[in-house]
Amino acid sequence: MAQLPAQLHQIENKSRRERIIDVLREAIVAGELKPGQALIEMDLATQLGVSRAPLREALLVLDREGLVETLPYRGTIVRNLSRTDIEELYSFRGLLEEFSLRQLIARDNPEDVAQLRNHFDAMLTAAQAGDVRLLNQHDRAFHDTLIELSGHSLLQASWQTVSLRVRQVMALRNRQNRDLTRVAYNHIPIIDAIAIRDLDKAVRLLHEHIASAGDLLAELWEATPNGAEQSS
Amino acid sequence: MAQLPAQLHQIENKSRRERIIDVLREAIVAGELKPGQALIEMDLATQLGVSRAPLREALLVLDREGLVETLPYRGTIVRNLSRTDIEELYSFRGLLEEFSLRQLIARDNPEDVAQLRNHFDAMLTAAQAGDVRLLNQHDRAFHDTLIELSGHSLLQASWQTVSLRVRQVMALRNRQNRDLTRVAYNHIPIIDAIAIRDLDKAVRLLHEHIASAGDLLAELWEATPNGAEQSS
DNA sequence: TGAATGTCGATTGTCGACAATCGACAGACG
DNA sequence: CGTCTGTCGATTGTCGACAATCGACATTCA
Repeated sequence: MAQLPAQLHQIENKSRRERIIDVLREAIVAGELKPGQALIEMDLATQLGVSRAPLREALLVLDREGLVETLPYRGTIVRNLSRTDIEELYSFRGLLEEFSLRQLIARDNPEDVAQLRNHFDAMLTAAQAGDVRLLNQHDRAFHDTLIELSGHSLLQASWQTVSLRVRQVMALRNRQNRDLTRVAYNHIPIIDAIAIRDLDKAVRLLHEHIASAGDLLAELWEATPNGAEQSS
Repeated sequence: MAQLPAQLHQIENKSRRERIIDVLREAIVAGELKPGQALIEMDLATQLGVSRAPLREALLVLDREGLVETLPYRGTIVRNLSRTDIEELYSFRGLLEEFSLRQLIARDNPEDVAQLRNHFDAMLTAAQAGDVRLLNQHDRAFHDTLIELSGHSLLQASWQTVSLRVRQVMALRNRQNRDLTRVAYNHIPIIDAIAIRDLDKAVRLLHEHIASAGDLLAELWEATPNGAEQSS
């Protein structure tokens, strides 16, 4: 097989269903489609330029991921988020990250720590530049990496769903505008604890990190009705 | 609204899709459909007397649950189980049960312990009667209850999937024929530890309980090729 | 008047037919 | 003879049309 002179990109090869999933999921977790919003199959199909078959399959997947809710013969809506949902989301998230953390420390691979530190550096740079979007992106990357480094595929699959819903919560309650560099620096002690293999400390710090965000969001949720337009 | 004289049962009201899911899922976790087995949409549709639309949606759900594997334009097969899969399955299972256990002990509700003990009694009766099937059923009920008592819906959803796949592994490696009453009695120390709220002990016992089963299965898996017919 | 029942529009659930894509094999070309 | 290319059957992916079911409203009858 002769090598081609220039490296070409792989062309987009996903099925229609997968692309629909991506589009809708992104719209939901970005908060563009708000909780309670009705998702009418024919309307969506027309708007996206596809038929109902792949669209229905996409909605089914999102339903199983917990992003939408379907009542038989009634319709599909973007799932409403209760305070309990958020609390469960964050407690479960903590569980998954702690598990990964334990595996990581047990493996004791310096490469792991380096990778986490890279994401921290990127966060810090973004924070100093005042780029919230980029900061959040690297924040996600940090936690995603933590999970990926476990090498546990079942854990990763579970994380995927949880992580998306966390993104959604943050998007709907955006801009609590804390000091950006402080957010970034929050991650240092965790990395350090991993580096010196202090399991208990790392676990404790991680849970504090997660819980503080979760509690804050849950309280905010209570304060204002919810993220939906409440179009009743 | 006048009360009817006799209590009538709710009639089966599931969509075709849901019933297909139930049938296929049960066949897979019971080991009737073996790993590697090809699932051809038209054949299944004909056999079940439905069209491909709801069947495809059912396969999609099973795919996301990790029970089958679909390659675009190639087909769907019952997912193969590697040794790694089994190890992940059991470690993840341990994680979920430990989490539930912690919540349970934190709540400290005597009713919880009573419920677990009921399942244990049923297990013991089944064991003494030599009814393996019934024993396994109540064993599952015990662990299902443990999860349910947490009242954590996200945990329950996650458990659902894991639990099914564990059932599948056991079905494919059935009859290791250990002493039945001993299996049942295994659960007593755990219940006792919960009753006296000894968290560490309960967690340790639970993990031993789960890990011993998981390791045993993983080893057996290695010994014999795998559960599939290897029809190559 | 008001509770039970019939009707209607909207939306989802299901179906059969057609299009797209795959791996395997046959054939052309050097 | 080996490699690449074109064709073929099988299977999945997508489509438009029809059937089933829902809540809301209108209607009936005491």
